[in-house]
Amino acid sequence: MESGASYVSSAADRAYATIRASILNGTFPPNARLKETELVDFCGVSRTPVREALRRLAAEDFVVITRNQGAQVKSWSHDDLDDLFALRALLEGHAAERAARRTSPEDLRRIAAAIEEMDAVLTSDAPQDEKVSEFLRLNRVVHETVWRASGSSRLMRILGHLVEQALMAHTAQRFSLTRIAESHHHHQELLRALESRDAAWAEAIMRSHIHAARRALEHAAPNPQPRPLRPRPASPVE
Amino acid sequence: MESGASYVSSAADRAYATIRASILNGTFPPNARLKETELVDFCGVSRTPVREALRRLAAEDFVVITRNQGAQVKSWSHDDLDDLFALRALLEGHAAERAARRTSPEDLRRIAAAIEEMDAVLTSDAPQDEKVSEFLRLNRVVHETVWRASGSSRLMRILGHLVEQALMAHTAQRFSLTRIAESHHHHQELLRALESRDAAWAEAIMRSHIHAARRALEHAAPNPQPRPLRPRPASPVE
DNA sequence: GGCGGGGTCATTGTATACATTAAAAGGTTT
DNA sequence: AAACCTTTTAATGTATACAATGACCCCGCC
Repeated sequence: MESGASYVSSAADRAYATIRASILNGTFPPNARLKETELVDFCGVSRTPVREALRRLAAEDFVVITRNQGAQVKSWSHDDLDDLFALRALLEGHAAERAARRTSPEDLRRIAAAIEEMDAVLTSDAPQDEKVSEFLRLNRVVHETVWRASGSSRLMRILGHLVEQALMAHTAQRFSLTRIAESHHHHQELLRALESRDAAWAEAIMRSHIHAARRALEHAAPNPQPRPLRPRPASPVE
Repeated sequence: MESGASYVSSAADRAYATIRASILNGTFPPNARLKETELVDFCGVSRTPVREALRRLAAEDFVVITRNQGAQVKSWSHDDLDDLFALRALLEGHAAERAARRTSPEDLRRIAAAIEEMDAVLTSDAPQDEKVSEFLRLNRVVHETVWRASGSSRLMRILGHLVEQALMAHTAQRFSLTRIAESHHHHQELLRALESRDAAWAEAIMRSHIHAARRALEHAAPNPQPRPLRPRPASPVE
């Protein structure tokens, strides 16, 4: 027999993916306590890989671990978001600036293709949710291509982390179509800047792109109040 | 009794600190294989905390973990170093630029005090090793104060990581006194820039400071050749 | 009635035993 | 003799049992 139950990925990876996805889709809201024993059932693996997954998530700022008290889903304040997007603007701008000097024709083609696909998606008559998620996927392609073109693997990694955090801060990703249209225009302008090898232009438009994204979150992000670490001691006796 | 064997820190923390220090002081050279069972004896704790320590070190780029093959001390190529210091220059410059607008009188005093201490250390007749390590400590104080003054906790964390990596890349920290003197002058100039709230000046001098540090490593960093993952199968049977 | 002390519990931290992987060794075949 | 398959074995990945911490709760005391 060819494979059957040959494993697809380690238990730790599965636990990591499961928990991470549940945080992103809101199953585990900000400040939710993540108990290891509960996650054991939830993920279907033993505590060892669950713990490993939690440590990874902590390293990536998805959860906060306090010694002897376990993990909580990280919550984001307004200041955190400002901080996050300010750094993103700086670094994505820098990446675009570097990319403008060295983007390969192949990468330019890839970006152009992604933008054309976005056009197709936006003018299609698919349900809005589908349009949004497809747009987000293509958006990621564009950005990652720019990061790679910047030629700095470390910059790429850091930007990956920052974007993950930004994604988490969304929690419920409600995107307006006008917001997406704005974003789309930025991408088109970015492509022109890269094609003309105009580093300053590329950097500037990318920074605008990120700042606009921050501003769009403004309305959507209520400042969650910090909750106590142990919310309730199980249900009271009767 | 007051404390006796009350624990100072968890086993995982101790393992982390032990391994990390051994990497920094050269006991575990680049590309060295770190076997969990050996580290159990070396650190005096069981495999569980050793594994946790290794994962942490991997997240901080001190080691590289390959699935089912364990951990290796990370080795740094010239390109890695260029990448690292380019990012450091950008981010430390940015931090200095932001700090210039908001450094508190207290922080300015702290930086000034550290610089005066450096003066004292450099003109003392202590052994050179001692002078160097004391200078490095004060150097860290100056930089961390600037980071904190930048007002971005995330920036502070990332810079912390980058500096750790730079430290590791040194391996054997051989610093010439002329290099230190140059560094000292940069610090003095940085202080003046901050005191006069000149953001552009602060950013520029900080960038110079970092680039100079990269250049100083130029001579000291031989490009280590990657070694196979399993070096030797224990000693051959006679 | 509020406040402090001690016991109990849930939960995390650590150790260890077992399962699984993949590299190395050794023998067989062409 | 070289290449392939099988066996061995050393290492990591996972599960589970045990230890230790810290929070909650109840009771006694002020």
